[in-house]
Amino acid sequence: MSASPPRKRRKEARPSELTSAALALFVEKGFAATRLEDIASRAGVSKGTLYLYFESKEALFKAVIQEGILPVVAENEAIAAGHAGSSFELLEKLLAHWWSRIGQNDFSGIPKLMVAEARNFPEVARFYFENVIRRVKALVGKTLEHGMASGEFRDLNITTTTDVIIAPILMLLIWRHSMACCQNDEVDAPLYLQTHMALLRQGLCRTQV
Amino acid sequence: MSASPPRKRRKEARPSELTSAALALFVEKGFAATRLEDIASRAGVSKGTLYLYFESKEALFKAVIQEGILPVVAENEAIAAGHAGSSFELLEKLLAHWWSRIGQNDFSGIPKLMVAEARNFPEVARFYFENVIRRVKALVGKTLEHGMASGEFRDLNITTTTDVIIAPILMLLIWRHSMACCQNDEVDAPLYLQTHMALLRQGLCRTQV
Amino acid sequence: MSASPPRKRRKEARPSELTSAALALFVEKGFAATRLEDIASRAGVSKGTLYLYFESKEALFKAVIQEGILPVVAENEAIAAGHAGSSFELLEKLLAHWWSRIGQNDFSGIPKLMVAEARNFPEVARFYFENVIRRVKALVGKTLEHGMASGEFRDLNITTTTDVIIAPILMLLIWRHSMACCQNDEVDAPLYLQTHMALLRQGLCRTQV
Amino acid sequence: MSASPPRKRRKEARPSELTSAALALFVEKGFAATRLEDIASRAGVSKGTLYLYFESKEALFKAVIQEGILPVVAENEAIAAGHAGSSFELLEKLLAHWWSRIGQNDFSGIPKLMVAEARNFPEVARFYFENVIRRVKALVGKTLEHGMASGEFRDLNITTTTDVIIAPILMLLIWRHSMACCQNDEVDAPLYLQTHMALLRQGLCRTQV
DNA sequence: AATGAATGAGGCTTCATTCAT
DNA sequence: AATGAATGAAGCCTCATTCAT
Repeated sequence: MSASPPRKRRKEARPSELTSAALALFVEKGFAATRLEDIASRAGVSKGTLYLYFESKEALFKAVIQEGILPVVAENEAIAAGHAGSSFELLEKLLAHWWSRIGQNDFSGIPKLMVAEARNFPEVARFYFENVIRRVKALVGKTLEHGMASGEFRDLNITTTTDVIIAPILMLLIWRHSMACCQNDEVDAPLYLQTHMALLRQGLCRTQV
Repeated sequence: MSASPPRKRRKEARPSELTSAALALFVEKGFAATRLEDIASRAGVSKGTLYLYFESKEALFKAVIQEGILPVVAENEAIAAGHAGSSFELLEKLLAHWWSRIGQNDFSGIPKLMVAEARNFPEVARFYFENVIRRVKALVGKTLEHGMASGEFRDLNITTTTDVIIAPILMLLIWRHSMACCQNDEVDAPLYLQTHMALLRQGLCRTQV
Repeated sequence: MSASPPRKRRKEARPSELTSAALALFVEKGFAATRLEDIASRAGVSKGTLYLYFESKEALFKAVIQEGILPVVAENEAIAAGHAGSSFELLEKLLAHWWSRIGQNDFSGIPKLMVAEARNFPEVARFYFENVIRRVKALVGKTLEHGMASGEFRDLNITTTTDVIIAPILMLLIWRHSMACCQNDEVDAPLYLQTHMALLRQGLCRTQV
Repeated sequence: MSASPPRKRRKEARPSELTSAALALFVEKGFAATRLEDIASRAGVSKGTLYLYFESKEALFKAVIQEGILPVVAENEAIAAGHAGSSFELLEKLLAHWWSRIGQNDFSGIPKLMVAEARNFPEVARFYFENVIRRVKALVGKTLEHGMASGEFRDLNITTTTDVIIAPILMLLIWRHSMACCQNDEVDAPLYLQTHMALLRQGLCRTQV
């Protein structure tokens, strides 16, 4: 691998170097306000090079979204499938994994980006909806169902409760890539998530310790 | 009022007709992707007329945000000041008022817009933060404090709990102006808010009925 | 007319000022090699102004062709309809009118332009073919038929003879906008046309004087 | 020849494979609108390979023109030198040879190409003028002179008559590479040329049969 | 000799802004 | 107050050309 000619290695790495640079700038400025030239120079290439890998700015946007979070969704599905323990513990595991894989890096900007551009790119939005959102909701929803069936959780409206559970997590990510710059003291993410889960434990579970 | 000459009334109404048109389009497409010409034509005037009222596209953006939600914040502050009853009831009142004034109209798009553009317009973001977000948080935070003091609520981290309480409400608004178009069945907002409050009652209160 | 406000008069005149500038440059350099900026500055306006009148470079090209020669074709049809005299005299009249209206001005470049770009703009080529070429050929063809019927002309293959008659006239126009620059002594157009007609008189007519 | 190693043969053939591909595309789209990449891929090589044989797009254009028709001109000069018979018969021979060598293959596109690009490449135009056009005209001109001297032809203006004789032949070639696509029934070239010569026989000769 | 990744100048097009009417 | 024609800066994209392999 280290023996492969640099040019070749370069070429294979290019697309993700480019989507990575694009993601950072799209998240920061939005799609329309980001110049391709800035993306290129952040990736260390020239403007024209972009077009060797993506046929348009819009195609680059699609690639940014599509390559973004899919693996993490799959990983969480595997975690759920292999879980033994209480339903609430599973919720905690899923959140922890999500956070460890996304919370700390640039992918955390995707929800903000997707929210901001959904109406300008309906197909991409639909892709994201079908392949990320729907699957995450299904995961949480099944966990809730299971917990209700086992008597761990109270009687819940699955769909809506799922939405309400997910919302603060999304909002945290969005916040960190938007208004956070206005706050003097950043949101303490671990504490925020812990508080969210604490409220949920109280709110969801039939019996409290 | 009805007696005033229509021309005059028209003239005075112009700025808000323009910000209203601008708000709708900024929310839909984002700031950069919205053309002033489209704003003008939606408001029924020519492109040049915009410049009689706003000195630039950016100034129009600021006006859109600034005139947006301020009155509602003040109204909620008044509601809180005049409240007699349990703290949780106050939370419900505040939410209900918020929803009735914002949930149903174009102002509901402001959080999405602000989130999407915060980094491009830090001063506007700061204005919004100081004049809307901080005040709303203060309101909720004080309510929580009061509820803790009275023994109604458990022991809570005020700041973080406030964030977690507000997040699903913001997220609902944002969602309705972004990904909602991908869903076949829209989010049932009243049910969503009711579920949120039900979880909170369980989650916040010391004793359950 | 002279009382109309200059701005207004300007606006009405713009499209033809622009197509006129475009014609000159398209003929000189070809469509692809002509820069819109050069067209604009030749017409005394800025680059952006072009787009107030034509939605793209291609649309401008179409307009250049379409507004070009149509009136002259119609005039020649009228001349033919009102002609009384020998068929050969009619051919001379048609040629003389064509030359007086086109030979001396920029429209003379259209055949070269059309020939050069026909394959890049098949729809425009077809338009030109249907509305100019076909009608001119019909005019000449009918004149030949009439002359044959009256015994003035020999027995001729109408279609092909028509083509052969027209060809040197087209070629003269094309030449003047292409290779002519290489010649030290320009083609003497009147002499050329006169020679062409002299050969034709001999070639077409049954009896010579 | 057939024994030479294919690699070697390949190498030697490259330049003409490239000019051949270039000719076809230049004729179809014009110089500016033709991409070097398309030329390369039509010739079955990569873009970079072009630069091993031609130092620029313009150099390739020059080569296309220069290698184009020269041999045929020389052949016609030889035919004229060896001719014994009437002057009109010589004209027919020259035309027949020209047509057999050029009319059926890609070289037939050169007049269109040259006409379209003459003003963009004055040196190439001049080369073509000096080495092709002037020599062809000289050939025809001398034939006319000879025919006049022998009493076969009427009294003619040599220069202009030459131009008028050549024009329909050039125009036929040009037409086939431009507007021809608009016609449902192609021009019948042999008939066209035969008609041209028939008209000429009448037109040029002193006595008719 | 051949490749094809990379470059960057340059063109088409958009659109915020101005200004004469 | 209102218009809309005009501007020109700026962005997306193309493609001739270079060069490391």
